[in-house]
Amino acid sequence: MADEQPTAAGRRRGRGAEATARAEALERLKALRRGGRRSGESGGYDIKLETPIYDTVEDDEYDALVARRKEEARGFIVDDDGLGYGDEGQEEDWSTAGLPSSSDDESLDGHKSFKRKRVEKKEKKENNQHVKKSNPSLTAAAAMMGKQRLSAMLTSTAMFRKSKDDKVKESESVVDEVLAEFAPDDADRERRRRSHPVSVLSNNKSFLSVNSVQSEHQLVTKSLNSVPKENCDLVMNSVVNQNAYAVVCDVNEEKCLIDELKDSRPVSGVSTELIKKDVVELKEEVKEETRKLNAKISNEEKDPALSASAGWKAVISGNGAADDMKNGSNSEELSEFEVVADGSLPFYIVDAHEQFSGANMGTVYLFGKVKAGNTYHSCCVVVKNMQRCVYAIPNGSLFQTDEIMKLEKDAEESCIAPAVFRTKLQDVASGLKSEIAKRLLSLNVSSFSMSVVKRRYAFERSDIPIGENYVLKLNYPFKNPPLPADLKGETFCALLGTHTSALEHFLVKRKVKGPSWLSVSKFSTCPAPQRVSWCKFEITIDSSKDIRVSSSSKNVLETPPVIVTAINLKTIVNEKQDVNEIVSASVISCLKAKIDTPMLASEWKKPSILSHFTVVRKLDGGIFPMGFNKEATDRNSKAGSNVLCSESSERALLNRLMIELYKLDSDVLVGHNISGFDLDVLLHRVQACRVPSSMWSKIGRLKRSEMPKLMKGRSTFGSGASPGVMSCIAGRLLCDTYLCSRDLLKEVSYSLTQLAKTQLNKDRKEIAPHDTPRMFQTLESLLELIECGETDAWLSMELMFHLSVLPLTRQLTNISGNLWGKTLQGARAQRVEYLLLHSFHAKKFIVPDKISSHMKENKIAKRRLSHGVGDRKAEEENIDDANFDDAAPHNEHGKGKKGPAYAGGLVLEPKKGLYDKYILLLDFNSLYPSIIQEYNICFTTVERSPEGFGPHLPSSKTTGVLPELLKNLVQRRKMVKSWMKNASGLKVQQLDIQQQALKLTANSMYGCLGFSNSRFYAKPLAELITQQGREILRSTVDLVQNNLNLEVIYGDTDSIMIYSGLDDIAKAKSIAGKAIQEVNKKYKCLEIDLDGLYKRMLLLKKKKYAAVKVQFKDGTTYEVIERKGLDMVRRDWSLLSKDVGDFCLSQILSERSCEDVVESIHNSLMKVMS
DNA sequence: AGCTAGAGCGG
DNA sequence: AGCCGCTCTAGCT
Ligand SMILES: Nc1ccn([C@H]2C[C@H](O)[C@@H](COP(=O)(O)OP(=O)(O)OP(=O)(O)O)O2)c(=O)n1
Ligand SMILES: [Mg+2]
Ligand SMILES: [Mg+2]
Repeated sequence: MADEQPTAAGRRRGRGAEATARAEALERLKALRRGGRRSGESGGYDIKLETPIYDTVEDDEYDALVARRKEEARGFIVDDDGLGYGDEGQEEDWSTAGLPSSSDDESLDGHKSFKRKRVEKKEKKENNQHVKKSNPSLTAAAAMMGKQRLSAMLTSTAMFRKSKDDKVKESESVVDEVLAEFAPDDADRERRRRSHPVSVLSNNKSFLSVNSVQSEHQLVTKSLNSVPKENCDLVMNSVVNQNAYAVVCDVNEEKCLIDELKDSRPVSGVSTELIKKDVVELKEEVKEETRKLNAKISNEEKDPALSASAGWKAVISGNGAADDMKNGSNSEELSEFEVVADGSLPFYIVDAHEQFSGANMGTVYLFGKVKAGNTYHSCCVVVKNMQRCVYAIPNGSLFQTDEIMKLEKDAEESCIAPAVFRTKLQDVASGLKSEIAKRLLSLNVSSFSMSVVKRRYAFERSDIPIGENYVLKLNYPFKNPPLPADLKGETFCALLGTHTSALEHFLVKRKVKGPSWLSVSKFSTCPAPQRVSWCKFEITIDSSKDIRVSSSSKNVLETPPVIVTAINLKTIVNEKQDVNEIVSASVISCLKAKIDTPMLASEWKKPSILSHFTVVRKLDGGIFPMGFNKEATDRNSKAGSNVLCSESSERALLNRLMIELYKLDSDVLVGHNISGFDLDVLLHRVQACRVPSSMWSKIGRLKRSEMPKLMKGRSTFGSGASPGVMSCIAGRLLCDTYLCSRDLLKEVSYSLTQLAKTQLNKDRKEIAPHDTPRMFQTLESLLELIECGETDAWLSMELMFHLSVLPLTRQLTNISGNLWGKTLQGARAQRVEYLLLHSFHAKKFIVPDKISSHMKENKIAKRRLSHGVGDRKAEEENIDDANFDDAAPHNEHGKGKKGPAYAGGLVLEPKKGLYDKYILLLDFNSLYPSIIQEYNICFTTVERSPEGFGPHLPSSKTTGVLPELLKNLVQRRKMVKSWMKNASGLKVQQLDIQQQALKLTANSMYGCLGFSNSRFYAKPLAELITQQGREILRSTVDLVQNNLNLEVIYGDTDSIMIYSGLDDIAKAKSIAGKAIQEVNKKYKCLEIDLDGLYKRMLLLKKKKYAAVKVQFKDGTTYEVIERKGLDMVRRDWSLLSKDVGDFCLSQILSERSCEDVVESIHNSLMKVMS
């Protein structure tokens, strides 16, 4: 259709249709209006039958109307040749119409031709539908939206809808061609949006910075001074590489550095040699370059980017130098951290790691901050000798004898000494103990301890008694292998906690709930050669008991700031091996990032706490453009530190980068899609270039000798780094602003360019990946590339601060008590898991075991076995697993997404139409979390019948663990929401994000009850909650309709929409107030609230509507259009179709007359089309 | 023309 | 690797 503009004839014909169509549109728009509708006309909901109500547009009526206009329809839009296109016989004609010559196309470019046909075929199909269902000359927009057909215009754009795999099916060229004919700008935008959603490249800012007056030489000597003497190899590593770098920077300083080097002990073998070789190469190169530079020294350099540079460059440059802060203040006094009076060390834990294999199995490493002088430094705490904790559940009635019961009672009433009772207990358990001991000895476990303790159990395993019972607690070292999880014996029926990880056990047992101050006692410092970490300090403790959470009462330690480093890599593609190679790496650091509270831009954009650095290398077989080395030396001397390094090989670049990262000692690495791209590339290149482990492991804080399997995890699953990659950066947190933005924002695209524009109001210049090699041709373009990398790093960091990612995730982590790094990865299930683990542990419950991979294999094996022997049992289990799919979702083939396992929320059939009187939206606050509290739903209170029949409400009066937790969360959220009312600007956005995060956490607690892989899986509880939810909605609708005589037009899960029929906002409000009061009377915790007051509303379908919301802020009222579920809010529709849809909506929802609306929409669409 | 599985929303 | 409900489209037979 796009090939020709409508001819004069076409237009004439079109106008004829236009007039009639417009009249009809008006008619239909009027019909949609609800203003004249008699209240109560359609009666109330018959909830039980859920009769659909179509009181406006009936489908057949609609089609009849359209059919009458079919004749007129023909002429409009594209059909200049006078071809009809509802007719099969003419299909071929149409599909090739407009092509210059179909046969030519075939012969020239068969592929393209095919694609082209596809596009047009689709177009035709859409147009057919259009003709059939909608009016070709632009039916009233309301009706069009109702039908999800936005007119021919929109229909045409519909073909640009993305396909499932996020790729565009049609060939780019054809699509672009077609698009370009509509609106060049939009076409361009759309293409960009599609092509590389996350591709990271570009900027238009330049770099120029003056930092400290410290020379490289000074830096090296300082680092020598500051590092304890014993730490020889560490020093060596640093020195050798710094040397390599220093040579590049300043040939004259070479001698000093080599002298320094001589005094140090040489590092072993290959790596040193290789590095030295690099040094020599570099030296030669530098000399050569220097000669060249001297020759043409007079060339006045004008920084072309200076004028173009916005914002950040100015921030970073300046006199206050970051290095002053870091190194200058205390090269001497920093040698010791500060210990409090009792000899314990205050330690702020940030991250932790556990080694699963090798000799250190079961050792836990804590990473965090200690105070030394005026600043904080990194510290690693090595926790040795972690002890397993396994509970053996005794068989039957071992402790259930009358004698025990009596003694227990006596002890409680102080008739006998408690010791007597305890002795008796241990005696009774002797049989059990010896059996366990025997098992342990067979595993070569030599040291262990056992004791009888009272614990509770409330979870799903039917072989373990519910309630409080005596069990045998067993401790033995993690160094020893675990007992089999399914082990049973004569005296015990089950073991729990056999495969609990050391780290989990540590966090739960020591009650460490997220980043917080700990107190470490009885620690020993360890000699440098034996250090396992790259931290400034490292201490070792022999027992986890030497760590406790600092009591909050006595000390008011401030939360330490962290060092955040943004990284951006620029890569080229090695065609031969089809891999990415790194050509440049940019790094920007903020040395004092607050994590306890959001930071304003003015707080962190200070030169005194920022530093930056870029290292770039030559392309293979190429050289740097003329003048580049001079530019680098100039910049470095101007900055007084190294801000631009050139290296001759990728390996040298990687070495350089690692050294820099080590020197920065970052707590957090940040980057846009860093977990999906930069980090992965970095580690693969490290491997390919054979960078020594003493180097690459500095990417993390744990020294490592072997690279883990990088591709082991599921990188294809979605996003995020694989477990192997994550273990490499142990000790540092990873903040991927791409993933964060996706979680925290609703955007059409999450590319750095788009986010920079919408969130930071900045323009980012992109450099296409395939253009990167070309950037090395001239000095200007190379500097541009460097600038691009640095700006990208900067934008990513800015985004992180803008979204307050660190304070937010830290708070969520403190609530749940998991690892911070996991929260940053968005692991909601794990957060819920840890929240429950901590709570249940505190209440002396034995928690369910995690289903490990080992266990899974076991289960599969068992299933096979039972299938072979007698499949009765296995089948029963399967049926029990999924008994919800009655018929429709035929999904039993094991893999893929499962159908729903139980019923969820109730959705009422909407009374469709366009409303122009006030509509009230009432919504329960935190419905499911409130239900859990209202009915005291908990693992401990709900009795689960063995045969999954619908569970009933608990009668227990003691508040369960789950309701208590949710009460906490809901309260917190309520507080945050209340703060929102008095905040403004950025603060509102941040508080809203926080509020939403708390809501999601609470709702995820419910979600995890129904999550079959959850450790706390309890489908009956989840089912009970949704069942109550449905009942509550039903009874609320009933009350509002029958008792209050209001008309409910829609409802979803926990909300109802009420048509007030009023024009007076005050009256509408008072009605709402009354209804709210009436509903809330019925419940203790449950609380319904006014969630929205709408002036006009277009209600189209379930979960699809748009409305004018009246909002109040700072004493003034204003209106916004709210759109839910409509196509235009979806990411998979083109911008053009969104814009047009938006305009139509704004017209329909405006106060204008029907005639005006139709006219206006019509005109605008005509304009868009031409 | 029917059907099914996803994607992507809303809750 | 939170849950379910509801369009709506692509892709298949
Ligand atoms: N991501 C979500 C959103 C909602 N729900 C469920 C639980 C909610 O309680 C219920 C209602 O959804 P709402 O959007 O109304 O959320 P809440 O009622 O929990 O909070 P609010 O106070 O914002 O209404 O739907 C859910 O399980 N997961
Ligand atoms: Mg709600
Ligand atoms: Mg709701």
